[in-house]
Amino acid sequence: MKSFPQRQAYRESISNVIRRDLISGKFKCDEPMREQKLAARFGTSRGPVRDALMQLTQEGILQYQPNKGVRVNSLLTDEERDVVVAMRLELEKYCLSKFVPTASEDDLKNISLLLERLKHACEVASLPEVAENDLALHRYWVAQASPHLESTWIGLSVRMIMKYSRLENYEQSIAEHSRIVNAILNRDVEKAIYYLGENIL
Amino acid sequence: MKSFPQRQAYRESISNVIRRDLISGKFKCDEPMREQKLAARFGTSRGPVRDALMQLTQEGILQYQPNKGVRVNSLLTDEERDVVVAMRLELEKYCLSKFVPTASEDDLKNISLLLERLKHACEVASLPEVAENDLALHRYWVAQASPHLESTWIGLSVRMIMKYSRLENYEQSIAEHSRIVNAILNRDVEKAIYYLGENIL
DNA sequence: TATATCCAAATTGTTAACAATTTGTTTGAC
DNA sequence: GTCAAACAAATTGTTAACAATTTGGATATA
Repeated sequence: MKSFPQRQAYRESISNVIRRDLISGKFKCDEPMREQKLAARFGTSRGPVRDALMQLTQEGILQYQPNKGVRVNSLLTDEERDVVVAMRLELEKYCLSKFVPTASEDDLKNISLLLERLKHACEVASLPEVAENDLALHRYWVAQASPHLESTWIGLSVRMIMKYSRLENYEQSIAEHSRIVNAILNRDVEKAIYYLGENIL
Repeated sequence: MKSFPQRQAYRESISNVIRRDLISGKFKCDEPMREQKLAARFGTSRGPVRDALMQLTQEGILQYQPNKGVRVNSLLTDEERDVVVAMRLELEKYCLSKFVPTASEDDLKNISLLLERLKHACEVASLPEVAENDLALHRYWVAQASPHLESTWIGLSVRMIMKYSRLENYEQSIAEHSRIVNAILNRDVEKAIYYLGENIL
């Protein structure tokens, strides 16, 4: 018996890594993503890489042109970002209202843990890590409250962060998320949603 | 010289056909989508089919499990649908406000044409065709106003329609869309958005 | 009968080879 | 030198074969 037989989907792990690179700006805008190079980097063939690229395309981060491959998509306009913010807020407000009253003790523990990780990332001041942990925290209640809408949420959130990131103010990020998490721990939906609104903008 | 050299992406046309089938309910909920069968149906190998399935998964219509393939995803809950409706409305309101003032004469012609097609579909009372033309009309102004958000829009719209379709009332659908299009032709953003709000719910 | 184990069939995951397209460069004519 | 055509290289698109996993059923055992 293998210790970890779950040959978990390559596509997921690959797209996660690429997404992180994109968020932290390792690729220039309009830069083409070459399948061969990525395949070599991840030690696989082009197939899984194509899967990952397609997924990111669907999320809106990359842009696909037939026979020309995928490139880094241009950023949202300011107006588009506003729309995306509103949509994401709508989505997460619903998720919180669903999650807070029904969260198990384990859920609360996990939330606290994710908050700690975010704090740590802020302390070492590593922007890509801050972004990743920020998303991971929010993602938790989205996934718990509505797996149906998780993939929609990812697309919105990543593009929102890429356009303009308020994450550089680390103390503020810690403060904002601490408030949200505290409200959740106290099962106070109203407050949680209120602080969420101050965080997502 | 070939008449149509543009070997247009298989994945798109395949996923379009499958999406239509899903909307018109040709697959039962939870039913697994077999790659081999679909490949045979479309006369290709499994590769492009996998691409199409993955795309629909990302749109939220299908659900993927590693090593088990994709199945028809369960429908949104009533609450989730409400959230999706709100998000879609937010998105389309922005698109209309952007599109109406800047639409070219060709745009207006195309809109009118799409409305005629929708009317025709309603007259012959073919539900899948009504759905397709309904989406095509809305999609037009979304694509014109914000290509960035087109893929987000598709995911929201398709799942909203699948959950509960108001499309069965054909006269009403014609009336609603006629009002919207008329407002657009008159460059009346306010009215267009108002009627949109009556249509998307 | 109920349960567990093993085997075979079906299905998905991955890879490498090949086909088609695009892109860049060289060549040649003017 | 400039432009265009032809060629070569790089890249994407597709396919079929193989590997790994899951699934269902047959068999054996208590």
